[in-house]
Amino acid sequence: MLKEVNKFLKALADPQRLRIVAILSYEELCVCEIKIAIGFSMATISQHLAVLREAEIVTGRKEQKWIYYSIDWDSLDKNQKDILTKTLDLISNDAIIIKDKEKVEKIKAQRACSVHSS
Amino acid sequence: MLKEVNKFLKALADPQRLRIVAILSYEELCVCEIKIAIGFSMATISQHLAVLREAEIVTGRKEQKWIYYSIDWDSLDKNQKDILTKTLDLISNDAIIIKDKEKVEKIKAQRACSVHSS
DNA sequence: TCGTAATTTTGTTTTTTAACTAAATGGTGA
DNA sequence: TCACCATTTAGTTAAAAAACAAAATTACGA
Repeated sequence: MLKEVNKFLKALADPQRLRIVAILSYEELCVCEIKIAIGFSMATISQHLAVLREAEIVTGRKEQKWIYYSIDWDSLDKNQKDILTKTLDLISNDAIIIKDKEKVEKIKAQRACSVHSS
Repeated sequence: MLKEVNKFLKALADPQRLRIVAILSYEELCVCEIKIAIGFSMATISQHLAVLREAEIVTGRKEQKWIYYSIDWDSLDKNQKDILTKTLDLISNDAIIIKDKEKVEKIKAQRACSVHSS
């Protein structure tokens, strides 16, 4: 229990993972889209996602070649949901987070055209 | 901002510091009392307290030879308070945390007698 | 079935963190 | 002032975490 809570907090206590969680709370994204939004190599992002998956904070949905990640609200209990919501609220005004979300907006717009449609 | 939130979460994302925060939420304690409650050397506890102080989660009040530490609720904003409260709630049923608090009870009882009275 | 693209895993390096012992600091009371 | 006790700081070691490149895996589509 102490161990699980610690794992949950540790998963959130990293700037890159906070950024990933913030954009996923905004829109479900695949690894290569997260890469576009926040930088870093896909391998690094994949590892961060593994940490978040282990902590049951995010979940992946397979669609064609891609795995779309999103926040796994259902797996979180009330307290965890609240902690996550308030954490997202705390960082929502940060310049980096705002920029990340703008990039996600662009990705969404491009999706409508061609990028991920065969 | 992202940096501060990360520092706050990182300070909480450690099992020993969670134990310290839990007992301090229960009773203000000096370093040597925390040592009795959770073990580890005083130097280690002092370092954990420094991390928690940096994150403005705990504060110290000097009294005679001792510095009594407690949760610095006033320095936390609403979201941080909520996150801390819910984190404490999440771990409150853990066997280790319950045991720690029992030890704190004993320390309080002894205080009434002699230990810290000259 | 084969090649390609998305993702994960492996192996490696660098950095950070947690713990300890020992030494330094700082305040109390004799 | 001096010795003592609580606490912090320094110095060290071991373990964990974050990043990358390269290799392995997986799943479509031709």
